[in-house]
Amino acid sequence: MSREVRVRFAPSPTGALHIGGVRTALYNYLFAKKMGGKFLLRIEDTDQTRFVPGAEEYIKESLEWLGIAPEESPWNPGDCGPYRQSERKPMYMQYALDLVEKGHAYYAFDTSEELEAMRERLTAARVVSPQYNSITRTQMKNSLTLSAEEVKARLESGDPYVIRVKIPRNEEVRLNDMIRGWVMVNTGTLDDKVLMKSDGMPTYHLANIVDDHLMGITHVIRGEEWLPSAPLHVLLYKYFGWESTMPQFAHLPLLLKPDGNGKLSKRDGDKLGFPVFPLNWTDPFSGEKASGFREQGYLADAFINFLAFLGWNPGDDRELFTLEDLVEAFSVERIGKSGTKFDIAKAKWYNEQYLRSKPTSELTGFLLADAKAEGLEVPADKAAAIVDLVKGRVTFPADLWKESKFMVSAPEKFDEGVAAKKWNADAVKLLGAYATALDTFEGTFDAVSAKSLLESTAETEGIKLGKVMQAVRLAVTGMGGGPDLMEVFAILGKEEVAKRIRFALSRLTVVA
RNA sequence: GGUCCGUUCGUCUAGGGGUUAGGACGUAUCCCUUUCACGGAUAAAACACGGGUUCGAUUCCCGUACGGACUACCA
Repeated sequence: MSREVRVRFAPSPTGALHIGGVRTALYNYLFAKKMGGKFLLRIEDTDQTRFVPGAEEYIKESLEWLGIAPEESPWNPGDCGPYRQSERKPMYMQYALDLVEKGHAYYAFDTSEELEAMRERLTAARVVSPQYNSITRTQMKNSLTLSAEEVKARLESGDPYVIRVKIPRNEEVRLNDMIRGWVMVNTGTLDDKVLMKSDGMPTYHLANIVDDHLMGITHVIRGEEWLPSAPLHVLLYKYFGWESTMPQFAHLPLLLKPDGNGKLSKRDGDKLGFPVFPLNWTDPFSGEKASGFREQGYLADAFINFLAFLGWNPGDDRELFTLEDLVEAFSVERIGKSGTKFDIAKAKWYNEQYLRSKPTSELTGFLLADAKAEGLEVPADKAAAIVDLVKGRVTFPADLWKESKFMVSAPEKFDEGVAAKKWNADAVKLLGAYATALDTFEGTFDAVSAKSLLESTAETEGIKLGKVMQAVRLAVTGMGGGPDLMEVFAILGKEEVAKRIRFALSRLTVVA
């Protein structure tokens, strides 16, 4: 029997979705598509105290930007709704009660003070890890220690309570992780986790099992931080009697900070010199802003490609993969086991690759928009010529304009360092002659003719071009470096070049 | 501390009982270019350590070290 593959991405709407979450979503998406299955999204908002307005919309927009939108989600429900756990609230209690009836869970009435006191007592007694477990529960207030009458009375009087799972004292739990292989844990190290909170909401542990079961999830692909609680999840599947349809687990290696010191977290914001979020985000409570990859100028396909390679590789030397290519090549077996340090230099390289491979027509829009923001209009054909000339030297779309603004708006100042070094009598002489030659030039003014005219002018003036090229560049562009000068001349046109030369001649003086 | 997971160039990684341990990013140098960049070429750069097993281990096993995750009525 083989079921249709169904995987889910299950984020909490507690703020901006961070990049590790985005990668988890991507791997889920790739796996689903590769297997011809479905990718769905479930909002895990069982902790109402951590709800952040706007977070859900942020998640939606992020996935849509990247082209990995889920096929079923709160905003596009399938047959397994609702897709928000808060809206599924009425469903969970019956499952918790089922476990209580089967003897795999119990009511607990301990207050947080009592729990704290218990931990302190255990710590004082030098118990290595103070936890609510098969031993300590015998000294706490729960339906295992209290009489049936008292439990009933407390329940009826509305005493706050939680439902805890009853973890056996000494049992081996095995789980076959798709990435890590067999993992074995003794239940003696597990604690009686809370399943139902006193506010009537389930915890993650209960909710994710119930929901994954009800939603027909076949594979759980999530971060490695969940590995320690995976044995508990396996136990719950067993207690519910859902072993035969228990999903397969794949625990992804974590995304680490560049220095390898701990996992990349939301709190890292822009402090590391790069964004940790896909999109810009403003915290609705503090007003604190964090930048996103999209707004920094990363292209969605470049970002996807980069992210996919953080922990996965196709097994050959190929580096550039479209989303479709990734789907084709993806396999869980090729996901690495060890944590991955985040390297922004590689992300930039990917962005450059994608930017260069884009047709000019797709790029001119960026240039036009940036120019317009400064109140400058650029004719379409000129914009295209400019993009062709500079796209090989940019990392971000915004660099297109930064690299070419001088072609639209004539320089008013000249780089002083270059002027001091390269502005000399020969240059002045040549430039003057070239401007004059330009006035009477007939024919097509392109890079080739601009160059041969410059060369012939230099020859008649008896000047070596190599010695004055920097000065020529300075006069026309105001800078000492940039794209091929003769191409720039062609874009500018002979009148503009002559005009700029004369302006430079009027401003720059030769210092002996 | 305990439990679990991990460890190949600085980084992402391929590989796998016998290899000159391969690629990419980054770095350096050279070529191209009358600049810078692009592009091309080259170089430096790694199997954490100690024991086994074996004719032979970077690869398999066990320890050690180091790193990480988890250890809430958070997910």
